[in-house]
Amino acid sequence: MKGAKGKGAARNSREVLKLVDDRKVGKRKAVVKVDKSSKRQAKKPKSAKKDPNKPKRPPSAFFVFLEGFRKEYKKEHPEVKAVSAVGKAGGEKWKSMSDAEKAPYEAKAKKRKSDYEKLMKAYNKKQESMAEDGDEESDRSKSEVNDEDEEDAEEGQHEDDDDGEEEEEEEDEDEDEDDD
DNA sequence: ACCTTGATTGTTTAA
DNA sequence: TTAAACAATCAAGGT
Repeated sequence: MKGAKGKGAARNSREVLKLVDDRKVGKRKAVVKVDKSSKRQAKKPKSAKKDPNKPKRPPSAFFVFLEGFRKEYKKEHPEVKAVSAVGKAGGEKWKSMSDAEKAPYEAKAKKRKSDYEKLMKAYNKKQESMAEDGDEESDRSKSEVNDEDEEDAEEGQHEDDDDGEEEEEEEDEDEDEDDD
């Protein structure tokens, strides 16, 4: 995936614009390192360590859809073992689906993201504890560190929006479609 | 590596 | 310095 950038990297600027318009863009870190590069192109140093404890990225709506689609596709095409075939077929169908159809998957993806953020919070906490401080105070009684903290998915999801239903279905096709 | 889209992050540029 | 535009990475699935 890191090596294949020239394929999916070409995104329409208009698409991004719409995304930016919908989401809040100014919530990132915006480090701005100003490299002496001529144009825009400066990959990160890639010094990320492989931490098995670090939670993976949450699946997007499309991936959530794929999870079920793969199973179905496999059932329909048990002889096809190439993942690429399922990817193509899934992508095609995904494009064919309407926003209303994607809605449940997006809702699921949203929940997944919430869990991911929670896991990351715990993960960061652990990392913080792991960090050894050369300068330590005399207080050491709180050096207790939980090993399995990330897996601790307690009940207590925050349902701010109307969605978040796992067992309840909801027919909501009130979205305004914008065809061009 | 293949193959898909989405989401997020990172970098560069304009004001 | 900040917002905006763009670029790149990465998530799963089986061989």
